[in-house]
Amino acid sequence: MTRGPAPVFAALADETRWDILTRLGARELSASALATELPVSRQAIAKHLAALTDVGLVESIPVGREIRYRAIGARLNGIAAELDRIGTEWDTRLARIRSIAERP
Amino acid sequence: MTRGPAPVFAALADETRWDILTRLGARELSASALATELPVSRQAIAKHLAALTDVGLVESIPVGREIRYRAIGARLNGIAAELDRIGTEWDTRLARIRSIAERP
DNA sequence: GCGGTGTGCAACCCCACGGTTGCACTAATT
DNA sequence: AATTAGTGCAACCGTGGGGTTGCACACCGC
Repeated sequence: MTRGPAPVFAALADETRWDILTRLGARELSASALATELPVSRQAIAKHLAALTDVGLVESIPVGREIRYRAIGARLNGIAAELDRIGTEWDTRLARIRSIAERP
Repeated sequence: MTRGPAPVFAALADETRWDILTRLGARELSASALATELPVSRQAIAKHLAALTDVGLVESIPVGREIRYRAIGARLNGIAAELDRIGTEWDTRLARIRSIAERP
């Protein structure tokens, strides 16, 4: 096990996707609305939104005939917690090894 | 600004790289040593190590004629803290909007 | 001196992926 | 009825990057 969270990071690894995310963190927006603010086509944005939705970083809300999207902060907090746990584990292990090495 | 941390995530986004990271979190290893444990060539691993070093997730320690690598937990903790901050910000903003909407 | 081991550099292959264009469909608006 | 905005699907293109092979070089042990 210890399955890597690589898929989520792949979703976060693209600059355009990150741009989309931060905007959706500020307010709900449709794909078309995002397209007017960003230098890429609406279809490209639609793909990004699908990718972000897949990993649970974004959710969609139907509003009339359009589809709004918003960023899910809790998801990001969950990832953060996991990373923090792992990072601490690494340094703890290292500290333990060091303390063993310094035994008289 | 609000420059995205995309580069770091790109480093974390690959399954092989994540595999390397977890092993280096457990103990120091050279590129050749990693190559014996992983199903890829030593050169491929060397590239990954360079990428990880670039974003500060790994550091190298010369040991005799070989070069050992170890994972840097503090770096990961830093990223975790940033993500946590952003995620909370998103949800806070959303909660504020909701409370405004519910005014009588 | 010589074989094994660890590293570095370069060229190359291939596929995933970000982006595009084009078209079809539907629902509001007038 | 005609128009317009919003979405979806499909095909296509180009580049980046993960992986490989091959060679050269340095160091250690015998």
